[in-house]
Amino acid sequence: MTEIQSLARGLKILELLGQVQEGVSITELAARLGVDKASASRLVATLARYGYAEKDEETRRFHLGPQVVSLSRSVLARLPLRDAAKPFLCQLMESTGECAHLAVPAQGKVLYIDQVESPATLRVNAQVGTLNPLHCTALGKALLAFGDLELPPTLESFTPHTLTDSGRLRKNLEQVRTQGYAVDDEEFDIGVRCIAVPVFDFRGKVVGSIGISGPATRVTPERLPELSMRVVTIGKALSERMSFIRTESPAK
Amino acid sequence: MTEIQSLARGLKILELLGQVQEGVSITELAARLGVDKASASRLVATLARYGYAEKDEETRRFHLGPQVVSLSRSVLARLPLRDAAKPFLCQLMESTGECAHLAVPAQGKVLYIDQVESPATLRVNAQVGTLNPLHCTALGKALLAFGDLELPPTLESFTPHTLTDSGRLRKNLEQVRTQGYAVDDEEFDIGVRCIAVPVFDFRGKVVGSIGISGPATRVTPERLPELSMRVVTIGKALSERMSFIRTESPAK
DNA sequence: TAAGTATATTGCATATAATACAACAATATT
DNA sequence: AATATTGTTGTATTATATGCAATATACTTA
Repeated sequence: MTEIQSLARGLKILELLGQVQEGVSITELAARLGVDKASASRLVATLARYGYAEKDEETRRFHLGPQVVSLSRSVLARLPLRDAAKPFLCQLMESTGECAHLAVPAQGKVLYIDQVESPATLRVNAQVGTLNPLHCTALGKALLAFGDLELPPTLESFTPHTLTDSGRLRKNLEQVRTQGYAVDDEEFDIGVRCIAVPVFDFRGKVVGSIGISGPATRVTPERLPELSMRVVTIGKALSERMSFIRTESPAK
Repeated sequence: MTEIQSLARGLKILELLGQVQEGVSITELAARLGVDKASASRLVATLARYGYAEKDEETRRFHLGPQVVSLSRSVLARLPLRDAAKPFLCQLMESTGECAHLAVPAQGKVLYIDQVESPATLRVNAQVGTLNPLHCTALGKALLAFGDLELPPTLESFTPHTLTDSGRLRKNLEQVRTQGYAVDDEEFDIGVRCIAVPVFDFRGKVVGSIGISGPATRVTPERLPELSMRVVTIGKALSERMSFIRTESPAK
């Protein structure tokens, strides 16, 4: 397969700029990509010309530009799931008191596309646009258990509770399927427990997942049955709602 | 200035994909860019490989991919203005009952970076990522009046109320400066009035604008003094707050 | 169902455009 | 102020992107 080199390099620069909040200098960019300073300079200048990158004149470093925010609006606006899920997200937050999140599979990860914050001072928040691993998040495991995604080849460890053995993960997913919901028991962030369920579209295909995240002190093992019941109920209602929305371009 | 052609073409494709919600076919893409189908195919394949585009197998058309949403999170997270403004946005919505918006200048336009929705059934909403013209929006005119932006060369007309004459716009901006707030009197959308004020950073530089939008039936000329007073007060408080945040990379 | 049409992908030769190197310019640092 | 570091511009070379043609795939119509 043919890949346009200079375009690919530009996209890699965008990814880099996204990772480094403080901005990246031309020389760093060149080093990371393994290209000459001159090339890096011209590539990033092109990105800047179209608004995808921005030069901070103070530090002479480059950031991501506002154009990507504008583009992201287009992506989110296209997802029928997002509009349909909003009221269910609010319900979920209100009935559990924890932050509610909506996610879709993207790039072998789980992408958060909407969120309703809890009013609690101690709360677990994830901004729209967050890209987390599949194997150690409740939203991700709900997708894995009920969708047709393939397991990630390597299971990176984030906490002592992360399932890094594919056998054990597979067993856990089996359990998710039987009980109908997925739990992240401090597998990604210490002190955070999450519960999530899959969302199906009109053809019964998994198009996303919905769930809650809270501090482990509030989302205790004792409360899991009660909380998961609420998540399951609202998740079912959302899937029910989605079954009436039929589109030729599924929110895959 | 040297521009990397194939990268620029890729970025133009992204812009196109963002504009056409239904997706774009290879041939359309090729025609729009003035390149061969083969090139268009390879360019968009590269975009897809990195998650910036997505092929809808049903319609064989391409959409924007989820990667841009992930990138946008990085952009928004970097803006100190956004975090600082959140409580003020909520206040604004609560004290006026209308949707409150926060914006920054971007690409010669005004980019909405945050929003708090009003609970009213009839409300004026603008999603994060929306990119509107400067000359016919309250948020835009607040930026123009107090910032160092240059006037757009052409003043496109959207409604009969749009100021399309640069002389009259200049006069209007003068008025904005004296009264301290900008009004969009159905200049962009018929039936919608907005009020906005600039936000200054610690060095007194305009870094954004904040305001409300509501149906013209509720935001009546009679209520303008009262509403604008509220916007001005909260805007001043936000600028006050911003004066304590000093950063080498201003949210320009 | 089959033939035809439109659309997308792949192979390949050519020429353009991206690249690296070097020189220069602009900042930052000491 | 002098030096070191970083970014930009000019230019020759070669790699790479491109267009054309051919093939493959999907969609339409008879």
